[in-house]
Amino acid sequence: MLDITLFRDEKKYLEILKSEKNRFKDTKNAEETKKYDDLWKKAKNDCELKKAEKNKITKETAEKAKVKENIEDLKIKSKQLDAEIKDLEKKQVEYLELRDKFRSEVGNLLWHNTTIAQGEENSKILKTWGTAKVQKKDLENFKKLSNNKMKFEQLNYDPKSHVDLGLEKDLFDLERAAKISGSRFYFLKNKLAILHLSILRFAIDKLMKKGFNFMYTPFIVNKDAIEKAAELADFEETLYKVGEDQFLIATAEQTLAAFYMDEIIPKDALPIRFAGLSSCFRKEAGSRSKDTRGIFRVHQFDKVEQYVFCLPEDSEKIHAEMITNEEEIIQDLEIPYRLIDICSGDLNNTAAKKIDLEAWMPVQGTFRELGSGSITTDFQTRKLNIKYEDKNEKFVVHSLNCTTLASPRILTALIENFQDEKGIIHIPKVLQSYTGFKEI
RNA sequence: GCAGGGAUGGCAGAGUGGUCUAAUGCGCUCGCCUUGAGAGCGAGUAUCCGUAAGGAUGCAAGGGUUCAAAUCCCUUUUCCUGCGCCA
Repeated sequence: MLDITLFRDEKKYLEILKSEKNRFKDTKNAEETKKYDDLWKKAKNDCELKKAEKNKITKETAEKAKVKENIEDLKIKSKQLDAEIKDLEKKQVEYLELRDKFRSEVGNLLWHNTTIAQGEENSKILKTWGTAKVQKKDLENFKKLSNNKMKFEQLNYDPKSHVDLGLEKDLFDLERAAKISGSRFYFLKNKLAILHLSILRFAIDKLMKKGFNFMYTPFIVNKDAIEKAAELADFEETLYKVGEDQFLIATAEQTLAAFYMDEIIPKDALPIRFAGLSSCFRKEAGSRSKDTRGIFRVHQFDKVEQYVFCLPEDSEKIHAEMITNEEEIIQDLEIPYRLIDICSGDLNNTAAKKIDLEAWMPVQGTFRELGSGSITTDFQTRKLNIKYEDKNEKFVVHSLNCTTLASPRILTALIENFQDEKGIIHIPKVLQSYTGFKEI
């Protein structure tokens, strides 16, 4: 949520409108925010005048009561004021709610170097890494998707989809998962399940070496926290509700973001780096027909997430650092990928800037998202009321989030990239000490 | 799950209907003093609206009683202690 004072400053208000236009959104939310803020201030002022009057009468009453004078007239006057105050208060609350409803739908101010464009195909390819294994039929598409700059080798055999190979090798059971849980659930079996655990542990070790604090977070959050840590759209499309006022987390970002809710962090404690591991639960309501087969898009998965609280001036630097961490780990796993600078029209409201890491998938013949890292400035932390103190003044902390890796999604990338002609899946070297085997 | 006791500013902690405009201490900020540091002294240090003057709010959250609530009542959340249950 944006700072309300930005809407009150004419110059900054114009920046908000511009940012919204650059996101290809209607500026209505910003305009209504300003309108209701003005109305709220007016109602608040009126209400406070009445309250001041009432407070005066209360004091007068106290003095008269002390010397046993008659206070009946004052009581009546006081009651009258109460009714007026109640009325104005109702109005005030109403305007404030409307103001913040609209305000919460205004997107974060775009970062200075976010690409202004609309549509996935207009997001900039920042970088490619690795040597992609490409089927002949996908060559043309591959070149386009990698800016013609990425190394590749043409496959001289037909790789099997992760679903076919996985079923063939008894690495997961999807039918029985569907029977007892529903579609998009899975049992991971045998060596693939070990690989799943190994990858997570590998990523955690790597981040801990870089000074991250490892956090194994709760999977359920209360309404208060999730409302501040998630976006409005998530409640419809992503979040599972459990019980009256509790939700399953869709990412550890949500628990980590809310960790310091309503707290003041000492300035010299920043930056605070968290590596969070949690299961993630997503309804995937907005993607009914996408990736229905296999374990690529599922309702439940495990993820290692980087989450950092920092000073405003450090956001850009730390964002780069987090993306590098993610890259290093994917490089260690030897998965070829590209980095995408997500364009303004495709950004979620919280992100001022977002960089996606997409792996090359030899069977699907395209790049698929493995994770993303966002600069969110003070957008999340303002709602969560997380501040730091500097010279007796309090300021909102900035925060950033970045995937490190998510499994089983990353398993599909490994299966597609590391199967040989005979259908043997080779385990990346760095993982072998974790798995205890070299191939599946 | 049961019983009992708590929740007050950055922290500790006083305050059991009007004099709470929330004491006091610590911490922090600024100033004075000092060669410097410290000590000492003085001022400041919850939130919102307002250029300001000022006003309003605030004692876990929400509701209620009252002319008047940190203080009394109800509901909820949460922490502690003991008992019970449980991997």
